[in-house]
Amino acid sequence: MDHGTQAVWASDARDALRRAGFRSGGSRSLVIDALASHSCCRSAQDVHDELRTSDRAIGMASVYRALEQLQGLGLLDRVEVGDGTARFEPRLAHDDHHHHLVCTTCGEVTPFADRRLEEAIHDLAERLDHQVVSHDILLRGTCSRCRQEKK
Amino acid sequence: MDHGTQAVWASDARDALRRAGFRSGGSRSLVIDALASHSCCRSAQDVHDELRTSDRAIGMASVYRALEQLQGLGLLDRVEVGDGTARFEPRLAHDDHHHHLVCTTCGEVTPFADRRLEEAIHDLAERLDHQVVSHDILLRGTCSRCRQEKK
DNA sequence: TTGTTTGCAAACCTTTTGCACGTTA
DNA sequence: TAACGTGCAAAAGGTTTGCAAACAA
Repeated sequence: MDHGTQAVWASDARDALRRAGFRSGGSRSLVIDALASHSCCRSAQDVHDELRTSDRAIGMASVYRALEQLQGLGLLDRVEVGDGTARFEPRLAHDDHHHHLVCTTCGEVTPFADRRLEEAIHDLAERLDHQVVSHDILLRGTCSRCRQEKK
Repeated sequence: MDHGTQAVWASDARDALRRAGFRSGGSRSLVIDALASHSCCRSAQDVHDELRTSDRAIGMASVYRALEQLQGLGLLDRVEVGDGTARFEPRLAHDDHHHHLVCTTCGEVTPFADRRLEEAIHDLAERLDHQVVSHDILLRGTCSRCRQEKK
């Protein structure tokens, strides 16, 4: 998940919005940039904070509205780790798809990828009556740093 | 996940609470019964509603406090499907472990189990620096009923 | 008696919405 | 200019907390 990939996502996102009939608003564009500048999920508050210190601050409502629209177009994945706040990240191509490890001690969220897990889910989805379109996997436990500190 | 299994969970939960030094309060006990009487996850509101119509109604705060305590003792799993409300279900033995399918149309939550998926997660966890203690898997899509109706 | 549990109401926090104003096509 | 985008403030959930009364040990 390099910078190039994220930059492509940002430009794809803008194209998709245009095609969907959205006008090019400055706030929404800043939200896209903020999301594209990170490799893992960010909360609405994270995005807002990041932009608050930039040239142009935007309203919290605009952040939420942009996130909602991007999600509606399938450009964002919503990630919930159980702390009561939703996080969002660019939905990238299959190869860059990842899931999350959450440290139950410090709360840190770390991405991981595993091909075998993806295959198991893919095969399982074929056998279900549901028409599965996406999946989330969350592993909970103690991260290596917190494990060290406990010792 | 039969009634017997759930009954065992309820009694185990009461034992664990006693061992942890909690007194046997009537409200908490009712929350345990309410959770044990269902095979899949329930929200705090669900539990509260269920008890409201019973002999003894309890406060919402008591429901949340009981859920928090049971969670802290590892007796409950918290399930979040992305609709803004947390759900809870008994944490059962490995054999009865399941995950959730969420219908993106009607919101219905359905449990499923898959051994291969569990094996993939187990093996993956061994290779990570994190000490993984639990995992959630959520599949999203259209349930069979909603698929029929769309046609 | 002493500390725990409970219910109510108020507080909190995240997210959504109403509305007036600015901006885009 | 007509519709869309934005910011602010208020509203709307779900969840947590303060407190005084009821209760268990």
